[in-house]
Amino acid sequence: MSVARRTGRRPGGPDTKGEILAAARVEFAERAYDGASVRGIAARAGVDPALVHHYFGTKEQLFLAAMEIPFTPSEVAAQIMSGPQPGTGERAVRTFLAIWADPVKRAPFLALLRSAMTHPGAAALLRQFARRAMLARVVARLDVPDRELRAEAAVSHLLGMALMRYVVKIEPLASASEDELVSLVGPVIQRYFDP
Amino acid sequence: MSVARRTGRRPGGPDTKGEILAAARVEFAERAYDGASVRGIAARAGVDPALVHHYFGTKEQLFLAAMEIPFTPSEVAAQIMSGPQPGTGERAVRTFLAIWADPVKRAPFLALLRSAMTHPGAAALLRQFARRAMLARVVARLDVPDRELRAEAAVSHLLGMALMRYVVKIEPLASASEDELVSLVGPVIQRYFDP
DNA sequence: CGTAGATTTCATCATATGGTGAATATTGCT
DNA sequence: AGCAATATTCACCATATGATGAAATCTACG
Repeated sequence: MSVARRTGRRPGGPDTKGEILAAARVEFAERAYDGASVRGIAARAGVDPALVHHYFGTKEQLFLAAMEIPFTPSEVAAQIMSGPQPGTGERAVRTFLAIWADPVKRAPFLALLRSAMTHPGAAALLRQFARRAMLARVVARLDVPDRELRAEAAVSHLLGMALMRYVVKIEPLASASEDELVSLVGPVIQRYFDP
Repeated sequence: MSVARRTGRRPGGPDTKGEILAAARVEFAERAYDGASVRGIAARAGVDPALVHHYFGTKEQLFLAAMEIPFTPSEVAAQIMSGPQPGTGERAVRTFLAIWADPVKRAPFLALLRSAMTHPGAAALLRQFARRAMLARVVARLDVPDRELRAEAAVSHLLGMALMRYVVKIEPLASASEDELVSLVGPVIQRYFDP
């Protein structure tokens, strides 16, 4: 009959761990690693901060757990590579933008991008992801010189676009439609896939 | 005859304010706005933290003071625009990379880029700079449709390149020579300047 | 039912941060 | 020499942060 519940386990079988993870993704995506606080994440999950530590140990480990990427790179790569070669650039831009348009899928990437600026671990994750996802799977099968450099140049453009669109929010880029960007940027990036 | 000097003005006429500014640029560039502390900046400048507040008031104002860009956009724009039109892309990349190659010139931009991720004021500065420097001066005189969007797409690529090269430090992009990047990226960006 | 284990919160620590106001030493002007 | 302005530091404050250990409540299984 107490109004304010005190300590102890709470009834029902809620996936509290999952809620903490979701809250962490949002907070990390919005404020980056350093700016997000365990307290803020706990508050968003409606939970005591100590519970976060109980489940994930340290903030660092929570970050790593929250950065699980929400799709399979092989599928994405397949999607980009399927179709006529001259359309590869456009398909790459379209696929990239589609992922970033979905807030749930975008969150880990935004978090990674924001956190990479100050957190070396996040930078390492981003580096590794760029290599694995883009380079190893997409460009590896193209017969061009300087494959790696070209792949990274292409990723540079895509990441820069995400940066300007979703972080810096410069206009008209931030409000441009996906189709508009695909037809503008696609043919340009295509040059990195051509001989 | 005291070994450890206590409070009070110190002899000589050192440009302490300037040293604080320089220290601030380095710290902000390395750790971004939130990560850089007034104490850290003061320590790097060999000065008491209170002196920083004495000169600049708040951390925010210190940041603004430290972000004075170290070159004149008009000159840069002139440099990019002078020469045959088909070489505009390469000149843009070369000019951009030259600025980023100089640690002193790079510092404010790195600071801006890093801080824009979490600090809305920094994002606004970056946005405004991208507009003023690149768009208004370089692309305005080109006779292409979607001038603004094209300009921002070009800036996206350049910023993304800086991001991958100087923050994420992905290889081989981070170690590639400027010439290599100019000849690879220049012709690609050129497409944004063509009809 | 009873108890072992899992879940959840409370209270608390040590530390770092941005910021303020008073005190002290040095310069520069007259 | 004297004195006002300036430069510089010291000693604090209030607050936020990541982290820990003990206590309380609930579920599951015998």
